[in-house]
Amino acid sequence: MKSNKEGNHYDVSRYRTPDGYTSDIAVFTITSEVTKAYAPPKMELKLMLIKRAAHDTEGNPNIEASKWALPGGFVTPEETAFEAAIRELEEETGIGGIQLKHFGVYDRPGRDPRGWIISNAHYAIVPEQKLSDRKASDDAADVELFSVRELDELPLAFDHKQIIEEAIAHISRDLLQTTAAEQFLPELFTYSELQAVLLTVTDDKAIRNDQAFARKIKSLPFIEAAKGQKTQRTSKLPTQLYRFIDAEIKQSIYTARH
Amino acid sequence: MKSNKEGNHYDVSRYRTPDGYTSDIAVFTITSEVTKAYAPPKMELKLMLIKRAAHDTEGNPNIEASKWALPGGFVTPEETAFEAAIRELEEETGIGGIQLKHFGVYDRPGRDPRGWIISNAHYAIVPEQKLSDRKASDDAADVELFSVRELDELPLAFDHKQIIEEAIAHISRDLLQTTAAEQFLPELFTYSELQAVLLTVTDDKAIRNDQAFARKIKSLPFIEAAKGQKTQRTSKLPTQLYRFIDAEIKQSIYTARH
DNA sequence: CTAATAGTGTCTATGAGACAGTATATA
DNA sequence: TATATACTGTCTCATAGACACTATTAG
Repeated sequence: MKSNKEGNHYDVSRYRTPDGYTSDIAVFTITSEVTKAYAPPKMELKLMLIKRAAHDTEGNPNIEASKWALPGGFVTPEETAFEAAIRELEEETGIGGIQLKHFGVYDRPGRDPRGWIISNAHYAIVPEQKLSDRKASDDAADVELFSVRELDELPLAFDHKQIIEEAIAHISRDLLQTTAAEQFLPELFTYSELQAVLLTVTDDKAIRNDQAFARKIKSLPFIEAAKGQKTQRTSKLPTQLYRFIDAEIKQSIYTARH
Repeated sequence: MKSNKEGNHYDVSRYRTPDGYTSDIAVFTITSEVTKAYAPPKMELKLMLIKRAAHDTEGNPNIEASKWALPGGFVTPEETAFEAAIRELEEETGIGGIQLKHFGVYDRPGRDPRGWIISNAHYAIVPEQKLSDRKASDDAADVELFSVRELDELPLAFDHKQIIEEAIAHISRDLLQTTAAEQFLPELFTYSELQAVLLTVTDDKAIRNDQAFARKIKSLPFIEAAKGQKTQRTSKLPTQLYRFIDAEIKQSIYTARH
């Protein structure tokens, strides 16, 4: 897609071209299990996977049959891979209005036995409710949520094991270093709900400690208390609600505490 | 690259495929201008660009002729886009052994008038010496280093303006949030040399302040003083040298100071 | 000597971290 | 009343940030 120093004109037809261009989406949700009344929820980070059919519609054995895979599909020339990911997420799960983030390209030769197929990987953060709605409206035998801790033993198609590992690394980092946790929470949330989200990807002492975290949340520049707004959904004691606000976060490892 | 819930078998040939798959590389260097003896260098972040020839080898007018472009080229089916970037960087500039980082995919329809061409963008951090060696050994009329501040007025080919903007954003972030600055420095460096590198992408008060930064560097967990090793290259007073060491950096916006 | 860079001494304010204690509502 | 969660009081210690000061060497 360029000239080089010698000024050659590249004729596109002279080059071998890929056999396919796809988007895959790692759809994450945090399940919020209410263990009892007036208590913070137990939260767990889960990933949605689809089970590949044993046979295709003509009855022939399917490739990578019966393995679990990320949802996704082919990109058309009229759209970007990112747009295709949004479209496919909606087609396959009925979920719209979701934040997606591109995090990688997978193009290792041989990664797909059907040819030279390049995949763009994205992750999405979906509120649990949207996923369970969809699952209920479906036969859904082949769509399942897996805890990120139980993915190791699962048979995964293609190179999706690697893609998933890197998706988890990216979402963990984003949850801690950006305000992505916002996507998993209602607009107004308590300190213990935010804490539960963060604890799905870290065991940091300062986040685990209730008192420390309850104090800290008040001084974070990107979170503000919702004045006079309280809830009893996490405790008998009416609890302060907070919301995310827009605030530039600029940190550097050279100025932070260590 | 998947089955969907209905179990369709995708026949690759049923889909339109891209017309090309390329890698582009934003080659950054920090020029270190020694203004006078016994003083820290003036440093500036620069980007290497190549001027597209007016005509191709057969004498036909070249596409996007005479504009400036990132080095790069087509990916072959035997390699990943990342490997292609390394190969092309070496072919076009003779530079090897360089750290590359993939930072984006550019696949907007119409971005390249020659067809549906997908580009993977990478950035590289190259010590100034390696670049100037190469430039001297070449006629090099069409290879130039531009300060990132003067790129706005430059005529750039394709969507390289956007790619370059995003490359600068990525490298700025990486310099401040990872130990990428290591790539721009000799193995042993003074606090003022590290400071000069960081100041090419930030104006943070705590980094700009000499005393503050000289104190801070001693407590950074990923930098250690090289015992007894001093230099006079930045001042008449022999100055302590430091080196980067491997240390895990785990920060979160919820635990840092603000 | 001067000039320039590289530090150190010291004070203040802030906040992290730990621990104990208090507050409020439900059952 | 007991219990669980949400908070506050208070202490100690580390360090960021500011300012003044000292140290070393070439020329």
